[in-house]
Amino acid sequence: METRTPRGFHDVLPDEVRRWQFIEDNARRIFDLYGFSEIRIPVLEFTEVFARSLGTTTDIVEKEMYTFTDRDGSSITLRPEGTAGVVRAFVENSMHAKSPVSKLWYSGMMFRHERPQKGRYRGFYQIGAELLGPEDPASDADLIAMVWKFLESIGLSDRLTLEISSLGDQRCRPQYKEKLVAYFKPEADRLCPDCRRRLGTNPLRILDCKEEGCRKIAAGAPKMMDNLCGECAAHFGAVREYLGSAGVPYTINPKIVRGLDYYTRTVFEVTTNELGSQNAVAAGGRYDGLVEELGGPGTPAVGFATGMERLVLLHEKAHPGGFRREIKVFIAYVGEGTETAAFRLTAALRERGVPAEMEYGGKSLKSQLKRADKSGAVYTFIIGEDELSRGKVKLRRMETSSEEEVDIEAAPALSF
RNA sequence: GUGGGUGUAGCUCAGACCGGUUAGAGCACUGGGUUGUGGCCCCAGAGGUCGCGGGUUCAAAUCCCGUCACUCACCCCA
Repeated sequence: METRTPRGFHDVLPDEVRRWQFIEDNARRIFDLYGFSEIRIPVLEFTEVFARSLGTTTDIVEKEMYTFTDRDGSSITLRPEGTAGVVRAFVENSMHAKSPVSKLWYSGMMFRHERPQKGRYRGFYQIGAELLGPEDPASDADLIAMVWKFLESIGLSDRLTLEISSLGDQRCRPQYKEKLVAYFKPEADRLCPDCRRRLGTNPLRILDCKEEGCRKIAAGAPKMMDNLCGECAAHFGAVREYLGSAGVPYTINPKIVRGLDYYTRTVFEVTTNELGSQNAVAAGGRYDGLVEELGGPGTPAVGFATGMERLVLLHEKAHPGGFRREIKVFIAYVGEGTETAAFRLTAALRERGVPAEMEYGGKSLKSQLKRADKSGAVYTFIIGEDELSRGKVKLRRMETSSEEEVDIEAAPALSF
């Protein structure tokens, strides 16, 4: 048998998990502060849910989904992102009827069949949030502010850049796209092969090309920002104002392109230059048409998602060390009948809420103390035959090596 | 899907260009130095299909071919 994970999947080992928990704890705390509730949804959906949501011509749907046929013949897909499933749950449970605004967050593993590289996996964790109901620009700004607060809370904001833009809506975006294609068409043979392809599939991406030649041509291209319809322009202006008043530092990047079809109006990205080429740690935007697309009542919404592995990678660079599990008290024992006493003392300590760990099997006292040391214990109880016969145990303070005898009955009640 | 780099002990890596005894180091682990006392130090020990398969050769970790994996980048994205 193959004793390894499939390509692109990875284990998160205990030492690392502490850091994950730190990030997750802060996410939970900040989201709660902003009035978001957690929702838990399946890791798989009918394929249709993703195909309709993300757009049938997007890379994710075309070539990156883990899709299989269920026993009854239906097509099932492991979720490549979180929004589609949350919106499906929103519609299926008629959440619109329960409240004019739903604030939901989720976390869990997503699946995309991509070629792995630094910060990019086939099975990866995302934390995300969706704010459904309001169309008001204050909701865009509130969500973005929450993302920023979260990143601040884990000590990363000084290494991150927040960029925002507007993609327009059903009215102005198609017009802009045409304008863009009309601009690039005559230059097609001077574009790189990728961009010639993009001209047909996703002309907005040409603006983002890294090729020098394409960048020169793109520099003179019409900008979405200048082609927003009146309502979209007003919306974007208001979002900026709210962000400013919330003290969220952002820059405008008109070249932001999203890979999913459902985005409208506000889009944003949080990036770093410390993670190689996978530089986006969080991204999101408004998707006013998606709820209706999935069969619900017309409901505007904004949302975002962040990649846990990327956050963890960055957090490791920013704040190395400091996430080891530590036990408060270690219980060592040596001699006849001491193991039972150790077992009871350990249990009694835990009963009082003191994190305690005991030796199993009784090696030399030396090796027990070594283990105590490694466990990070502040105190070690040493139970020896002599002391035990007098109803005593030794309490060793690890840092100073000082020891004193205490009554074994009173030991669990000491203040640690 | 396309390109580059790398696979030697649990981890980080020497050894490879120039084939030649039992393949090394540091860290980690175990035991001892201390018949019941951690960290520092000293001594000892355990741990390896040199990714896998084939080829060349008297002889391959080392040279050749293939293959797999990992990794970085492109594409795309969190």
